[in-house]
Amino acid sequence: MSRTTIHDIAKELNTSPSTVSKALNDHPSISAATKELIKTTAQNLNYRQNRLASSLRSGRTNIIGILIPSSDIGFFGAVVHGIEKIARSSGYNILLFQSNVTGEYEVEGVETLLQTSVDGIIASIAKDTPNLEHFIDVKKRKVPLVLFDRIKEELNAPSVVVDDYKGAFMATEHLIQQGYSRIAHISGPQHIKIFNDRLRGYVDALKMNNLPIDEDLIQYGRNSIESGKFSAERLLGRTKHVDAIFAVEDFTALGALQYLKQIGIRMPGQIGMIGFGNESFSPYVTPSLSTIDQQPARMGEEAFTLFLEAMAEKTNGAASPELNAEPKKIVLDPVLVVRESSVRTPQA
Amino acid sequence: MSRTTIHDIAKELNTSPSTVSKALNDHPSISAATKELIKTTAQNLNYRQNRLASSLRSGRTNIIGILIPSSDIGFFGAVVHGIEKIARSSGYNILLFQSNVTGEYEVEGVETLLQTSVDGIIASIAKDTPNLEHFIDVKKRKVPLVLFDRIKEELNAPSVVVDDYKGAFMATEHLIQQGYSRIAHISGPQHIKIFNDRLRGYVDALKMNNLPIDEDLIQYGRNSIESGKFSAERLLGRTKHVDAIFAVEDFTALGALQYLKQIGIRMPGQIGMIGFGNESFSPYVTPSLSTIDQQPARMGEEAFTLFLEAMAEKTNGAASPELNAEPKKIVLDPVLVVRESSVRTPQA
DNA sequence: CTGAAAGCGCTAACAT
DNA sequence: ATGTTAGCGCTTTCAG
Repeated sequence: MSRTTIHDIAKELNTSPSTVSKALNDHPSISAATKELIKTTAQNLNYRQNRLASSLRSGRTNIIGILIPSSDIGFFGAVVHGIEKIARSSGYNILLFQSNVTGEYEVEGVETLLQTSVDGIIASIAKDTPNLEHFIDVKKRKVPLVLFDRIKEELNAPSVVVDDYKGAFMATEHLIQQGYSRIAHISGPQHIKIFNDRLRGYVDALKMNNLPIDEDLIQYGRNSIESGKFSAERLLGRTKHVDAIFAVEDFTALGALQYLKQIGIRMPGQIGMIGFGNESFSPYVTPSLSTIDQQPARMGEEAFTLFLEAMAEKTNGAASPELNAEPKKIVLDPVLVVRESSVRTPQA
Repeated sequence: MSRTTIHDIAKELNTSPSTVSKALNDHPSISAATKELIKTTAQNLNYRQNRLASSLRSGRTNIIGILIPSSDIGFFGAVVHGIEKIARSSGYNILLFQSNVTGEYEVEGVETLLQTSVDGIIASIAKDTPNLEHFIDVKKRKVPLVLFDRIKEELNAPSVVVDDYKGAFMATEHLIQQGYSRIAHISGPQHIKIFNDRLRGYVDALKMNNLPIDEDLIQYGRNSIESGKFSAERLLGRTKHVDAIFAVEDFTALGALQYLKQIGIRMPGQIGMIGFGNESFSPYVTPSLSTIDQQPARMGEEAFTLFLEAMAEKTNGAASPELNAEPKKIVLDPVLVVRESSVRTPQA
């Protein structure tokens, strides 16, 4: 009553387990007739491969480990979706570990994935990762490692990120094209790279379009709804009039939007608004929020593709010629999502 | 340069692999001193257990398979979050498979999970599952199966669901307590059980509070934003006035809300509104939407707990006395989330 | 309390 | 084209 094995099939057909194994794996040295026979017999006996045994012997599990802060965050759910979808079509499965559920579990996560002999790891590094020993260990063990979103250059691993600078540039330029000219920016803490990148994108878009940079139009918030409200209030409190706001994140934009509505300002008529991140609520607020999409599913797919490449390299020339080449870094183009909050001119 | 094994440790200490294995697993027949010695040596040699080998031998992987439509849907992301979090604390990991990415992959998913020898499967059944052969196969193989959200009674598997009837009852009663009395309901297709349950909850709450049931106040929509708009329009088009709406889903509520705003109706002043599902956008629309929360994370935790119980039963009395007992079904209490859209009276 | 021996189910050299 | 053999690293009776 226990699982049928290749031995059972071999016995049934008076052949050997190894022949059965080869036939089932489409090994070239087995005749078509035999393959056919073995495969149908396997089917009849309800055979199902034991992947554990196969993996133990072959050294490959066809499982990749995913390490993300939490699957409860929309962005990561979408990335996982992207990874799993494409991974499956290449015969890989996903072992999921959340690094930031209660406290910090990243080290434990890497340990677990390594114990399970995953063929590779795709990770977004937790905010407060103290040191990177555990990831260095992954590289030492020659397990392909790919990073996305929150990456660490020091790890020298292939990675996928979105171009924050470009996204901010696009957002700002979109506002300019809509005819806004006194465009404010609500930024975030500058020690965080993405916020600084977005600020630079904003500044450069203004410059490029011959608009002045006015420090009074730049607020440094803490990217939250509350901070958005507060920053908008401060912006409007100044004498100089503001006719559009580019917020560093959708939550910040939402806070600003709520404040403006509260004090009776029409959007996009009096003030235009655009956010960043394309959060799940953004289409549904009033007015619906224009924003920059970060392509999470695409990010997952690209990350998996990088893993496959790393895998191929490992299999082929281990002693590759360009050993110290820079790791591949894929920078995704963000996508402008135009909704009500920023469209001043009638759509053509 | 390859991984250290228990043989390496045994050699180092002039003892046997079996002793090392037992020591590492805290087997009672090993002296404390030996355990200590072996464990520190393992640490020094950077030993990491090979879970494949362990699993192959012991028959347990400590991995459970999760089968969900898509991790890109907020609800399922949250459930997975709940499962992974608690599973990990019991030493289990999660192998994730999405059944509804492009087309129908449920059968393939079950197959894959079974090949990997997962210790159990937690699944939310896909909408268009044609037959249940693959799940019956799971039960035949004595692999514990737990269902959540979308379940099938025929499968006779332990399950977790939320009490839709009660949630609808709570939502309706909340509106009544707020002083609304002409309460409409926008429902969904009645052949889907949850929508029918919610309709019943609505009806019973009215009855219980001695309010008349008026068929004119019940709309049967197709639960989408568009349908919500359309249904609201039809409701208001009738002569009898409506002073509150309970919508079968947050998306439906959103559509209705957008329509009411458009024609200049104040909420919650003129009309109160409540939805169902607590979608991620609900706190951020204007007015913020009152709703019923389905406790997805909790659902995940309960599902895992059921798996553990099934596991225990399997280990202990296989020939249990009450073999044909009904499978355990956990019905979670929904949670009323009160926001702006339904609060007529000033909060105490 | 410790060790010897067998084997989980599969794959991959190496023969034939 | 097929079969033989060995062994992946671990756990687990069973002897001592």
